[in-house]
Amino acid sequence: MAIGVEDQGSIIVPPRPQPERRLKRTDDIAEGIKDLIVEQSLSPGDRLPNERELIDQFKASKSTVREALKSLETQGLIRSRTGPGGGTFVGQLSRSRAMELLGNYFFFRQPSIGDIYAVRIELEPELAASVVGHLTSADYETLERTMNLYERPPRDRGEEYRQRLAELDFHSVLAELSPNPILGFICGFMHNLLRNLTICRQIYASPNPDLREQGLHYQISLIRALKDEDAESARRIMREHMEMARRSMEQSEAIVTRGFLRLDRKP
Amino acid sequence: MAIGVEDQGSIIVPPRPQPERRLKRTDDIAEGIKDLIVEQSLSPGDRLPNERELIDQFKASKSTVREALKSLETQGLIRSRTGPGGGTFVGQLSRSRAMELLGNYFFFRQPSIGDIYAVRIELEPELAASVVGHLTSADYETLERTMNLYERPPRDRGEEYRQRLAELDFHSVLAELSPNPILGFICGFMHNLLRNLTICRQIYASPNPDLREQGLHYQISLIRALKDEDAESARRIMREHMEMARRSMEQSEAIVTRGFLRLDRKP
DNA sequence: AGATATTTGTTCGTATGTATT
DNA sequence: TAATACATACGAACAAATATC
Repeated sequence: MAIGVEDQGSIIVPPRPQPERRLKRTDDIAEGIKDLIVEQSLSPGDRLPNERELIDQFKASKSTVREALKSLETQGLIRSRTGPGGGTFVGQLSRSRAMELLGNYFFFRQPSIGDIYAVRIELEPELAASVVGHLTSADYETLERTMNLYERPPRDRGEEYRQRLAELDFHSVLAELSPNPILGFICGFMHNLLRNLTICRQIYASPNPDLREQGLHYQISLIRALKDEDAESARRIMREHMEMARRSMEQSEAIVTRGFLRLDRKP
Repeated sequence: MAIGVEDQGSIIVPPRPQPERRLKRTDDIAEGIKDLIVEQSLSPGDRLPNERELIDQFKASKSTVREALKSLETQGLIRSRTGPGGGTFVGQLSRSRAMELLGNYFFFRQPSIGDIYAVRIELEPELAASVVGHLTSADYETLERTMNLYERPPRDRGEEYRQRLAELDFHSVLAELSPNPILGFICGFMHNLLRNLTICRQIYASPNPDLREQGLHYQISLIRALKDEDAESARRIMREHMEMARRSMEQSEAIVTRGFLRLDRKP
């Protein structure tokens, strides 16, 4: 590993060359249980030894084993059920949970509008192209039902805010339908950032009447292209949509920021 | 939230509309501690109440509180130290740990070479452009030192494999230097996938003499463009590099797969 | 260097909750 | 309803780590 590159581990292949640092007993046991899963190539739903057996196997106390299990549960690698026939089972980290965990990484490193749109401009067009030929009539219905939520001008600020979120939902629906799980996940995560970042909430709360109408126009064209199975048009439309959205968001960002600067200045 | 869109939570803004599902006591306490962090807007390094105080505050047993803390520690939100002056402190989820957690999501959903390169082709060129004007001479040294590892033809299979990983390291170094944290993180994660996925390991283990020489050529041109602060050239060079790499990887994928079973290949 | 105080980490035994039969 | 098999919760005692004097 080159100097300057952080060491990176993953359950995909456990990084066996242990560093000097001594693991706590709990983490040691969590690693051990992960190894059980990998070595026995267990699949989601498969059963792990129960608490009693783990206690005996790892020669640790109940609490310590439970802390290890808790850690694995937090990572989405296992889940447990009480009662007879219950126990701990191999789990699959859900999409929403994965986004939640990743969200923590950006909590103290709040990215800018520009950072987010640099990614969206490149990936959303590919996402749109990727779903061509993969949509059922039920999928189109879901997309159109989402669009219904913002086809009329908003009556008040509250509705305008909800409409912006619904517009994000439109993109999220598309993201979940992509046959490329990475593309779908990343785009979905970008939407989450837009929903949750403070600066975005401020922007969405400020009025911008053109945005809705233009967004609606792009999305109607997009659906037509998707129904025609015209990947190239879908890509082009989404690219234009994103470029428009970026300009608009960055303008609003400037206004919102300026507004706050003014507020900060107390005479 | 539109129908069909999974509910998504995040510490960025705690999703207060609690679902029906009853939380376990442990998770309840973990949520409570997260709320403490958010409400008091604590920053990394700030101190949390110690175990005794948490036990009293939440009226739970020591083990239960400790499980809650373990969960938060697993998420990178806190870290603890023993001894006087020790305690639990707000933490920042590290980059490598975030990648590890996200890696779990793709463990049972192994993406294909095509999935990964669909993202890389779009983002790596932007990454290259983004670092223009941000590199110090120390950064160039790091990049060139990494390239040294594969400037000669490999003497054996083992060395060839290590050279491929070093080539990935080159890109990872670049990813860490990007001023766009999202772009940098996503690209770095793609490199992780390439390092760890079974199919990629098989591909890297099979010989492909052209790949190294062409990769080297692109990276030398890239460094020149970066030194000239020529973002457009950097973008173009990286794009060509990625297109070449995709072709090469997909060819190797076909060969490796054919060598095993002709399993479920996508059309 | 050694004693000591502080705080997390681990152990153990017991009791309670929950879902199946 | 009762018996069961399992996770979940409790709390006191003890161990280990790490600062300070």
